[in-house]
Amino acid sequence: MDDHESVKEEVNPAVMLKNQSAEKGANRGSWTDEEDRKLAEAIEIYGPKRWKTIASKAGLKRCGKSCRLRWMNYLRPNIKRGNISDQEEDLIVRLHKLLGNRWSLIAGRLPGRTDNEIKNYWNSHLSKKVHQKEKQSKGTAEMGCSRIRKKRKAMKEVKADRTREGNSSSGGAPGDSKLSFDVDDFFDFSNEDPMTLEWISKFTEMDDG
DNA sequence: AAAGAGTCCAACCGCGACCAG
DNA sequence: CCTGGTCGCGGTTGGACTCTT
Repeated sequence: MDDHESVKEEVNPAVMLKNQSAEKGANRGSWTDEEDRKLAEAIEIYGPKRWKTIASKAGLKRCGKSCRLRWMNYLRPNIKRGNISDQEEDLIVRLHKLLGNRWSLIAGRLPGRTDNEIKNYWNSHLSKKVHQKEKQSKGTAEMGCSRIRKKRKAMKEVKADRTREGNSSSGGAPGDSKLSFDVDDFFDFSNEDPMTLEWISKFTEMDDG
């Protein structure tokens, strides 16, 4: 299974044909090595932002969105691909319990992994596993966990606050509100030692029953 | 060996948020 | 404040690959 990544590197001529036929000359479908190279070169010069500019400067017939996706999921340095370890798998399951389908947040806790990869891995492997497990342990009473509840409540309130106020503070600069709350920071466990992380384990284990 | 079913993953799509002018 | 451009996210799709019959 892991080997077919390398097989996929070769671009199927049929795919190429399809690519070229779509949307007024815009390339779609699988990326070629040539396109990858051009994109990487452009990003080296302009940095990983202004994707529309990058797309045109690189001479790629791709939209900025597509370039960004390719970079984020494939070309970015330090990307780990395939072979998700048991530890990583366990972490994904736990984080998914806490965060739901917040793939980018989950990916942020797994260095080198992309949200797309985790989402795919979840959909193809873990969701089934978890469903089976849940079926087995059905009937587990809901138990309290003050810390996670507090966190969830805080998130809810902030979200409600935001929608209520809209963009009332001109510019809406981050951090200038009374409730300077950053979801990403909120779930940033990177500075917590393993002991502190125990609350996640305990919480998720409680759910397992 | 061939056909059909199932699996996996790269890429696309639509939407909402953000931001500069 | 409004508007258009851009970005990022999550859901979905298409097709290559693998397994089963």
